[in-house]
Amino acid sequence: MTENVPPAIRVRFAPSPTGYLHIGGARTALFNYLFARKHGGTFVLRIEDTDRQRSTPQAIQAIFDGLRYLGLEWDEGPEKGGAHGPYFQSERLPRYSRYVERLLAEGKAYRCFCAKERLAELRQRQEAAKERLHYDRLCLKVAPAEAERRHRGGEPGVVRFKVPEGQTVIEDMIRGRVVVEHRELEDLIVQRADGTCVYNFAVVGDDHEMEISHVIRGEDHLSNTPKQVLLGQALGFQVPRYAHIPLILAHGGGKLSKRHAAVSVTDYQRMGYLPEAMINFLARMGWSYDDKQEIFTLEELIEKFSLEKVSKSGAMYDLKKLNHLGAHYMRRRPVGDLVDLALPLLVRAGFIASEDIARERGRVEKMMDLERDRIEFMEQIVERVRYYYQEPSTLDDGATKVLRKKPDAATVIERYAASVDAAVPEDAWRPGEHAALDAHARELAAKEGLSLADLAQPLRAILTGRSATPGLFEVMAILGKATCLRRLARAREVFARVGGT
RNA sequence: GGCCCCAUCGUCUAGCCAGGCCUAGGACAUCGGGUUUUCAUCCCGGUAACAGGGGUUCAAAUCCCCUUGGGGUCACCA
Repeated sequence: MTENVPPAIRVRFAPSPTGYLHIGGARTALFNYLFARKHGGTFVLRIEDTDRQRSTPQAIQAIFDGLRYLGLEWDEGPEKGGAHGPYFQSERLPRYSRYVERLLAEGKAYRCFCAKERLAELRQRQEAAKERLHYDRLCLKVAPAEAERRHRGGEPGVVRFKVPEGQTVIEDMIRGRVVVEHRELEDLIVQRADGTCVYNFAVVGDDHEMEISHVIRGEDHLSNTPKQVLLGQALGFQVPRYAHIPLILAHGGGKLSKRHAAVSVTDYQRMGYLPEAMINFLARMGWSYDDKQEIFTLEELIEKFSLEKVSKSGAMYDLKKLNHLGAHYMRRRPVGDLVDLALPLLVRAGFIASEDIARERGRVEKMMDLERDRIEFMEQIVERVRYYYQEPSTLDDGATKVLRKKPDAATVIERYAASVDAAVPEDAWRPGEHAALDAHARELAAKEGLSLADLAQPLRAILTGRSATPGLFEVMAILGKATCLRRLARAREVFARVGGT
């Protein structure tokens, strides 16, 4: 019976820590995560830091932070451990020399002593002759014993894999059958002159030793795949199944880079995009479920994800869609969560002193309640609530227009100020308590023969400096009686300044 | 340039594998309208696509070929 037990599903996300966690990388991580969770498998994180020049600790940290922000916790990997460590490729490198030895001993690889200059020259020649850019196998002529002797004698050289004749067929889970003729491949270097192994070799070893069952990665790796399959076969490894997901393209087409938009997950985290919005957005780039559902929680994605539904063509990055999702989830989160997210930003903006956080919480919650369906990511909250903390020193265009347009708005406001002061008691100005303000304004407008808009719009302009805010009376209730009356008392000045009457 | 991958509204896509149910569906964006103290939400409606050409078939968005277009990749980088 035991032979019927299907092999465990193990996938990995294997970023190289150069720079930041790219949005495309995050999506690759998501697809791996989803696939693992869906099938009860294991999601492994492996850091491919073999490029010592370009790898940085900050970049490694950015990967951890980015994945955690998105909620894609790995089952095995750095800071987590597991039975297949170490999870930094740099720490794994030494263990591959025995594989190199094996290839050498079996005649599947050979030492190459060609100088870089010769290689460059060769390449130039081939380019000029419009030939395939391939190593010419000069060192294949060196007898193995002779090569060993020279190697032991200290002559610098690399080890090349001898690509056999024939073709390799990849049954890609997304792309279907991909056939590559071996003559298109050159004898790739597997071990450098300094004794370290090259990426294409290291992955094969790592994936094998980590018992990776499915390799889900970007399409840019598709051309690496035949090399890795060949290497794996030469070593007698069980080769994993492959799934190459389409790339994310920049808006006008072409590779997405920092020129086009923020491409680092860290940036989006900083801007305060809700992770569930990010996840939903990422998932829908290149994957779809049916013709009905666009909104998915992580849990639903786990349930509904499948590689067959990943599309083959590249997806263009569309910030507007992200923003739409951002706004969508903003309306769904418990307001308390939103307050937690907003508070630090308000402190940083200087609106709230850090020691006042606890005291201000209730008021911020009311603001958040009003603003939540007007923002797409949390950083936008700062500008939206500025007028609660700072007297509006300038008016936006809309507000200016309102004040200029209404002929006797200034006197209306003065009458309103006196009236509201007398008619609406202090305790009807608390956050959330705006019914009395509302009723009073309607009454006054009726008495003056004005529409509510005639009264409310100039009021809003004076009170907030804006022509667009949440419901005026809700806003006023949060602002408080004293602040409102103070701002209204200066209405004349403001009118004079903008040229209204 | 060689090789590989891809091709439905502006964008993400459903439909294609198992050809008729497609006068091609949804979402974002956009444009109108409604609700509203403004904005946003919400609701209603509109514009908008099978890249082109050949086949196969009674029938093709769906299958095949070519062209065109786009992307990727060709390192002692990962």
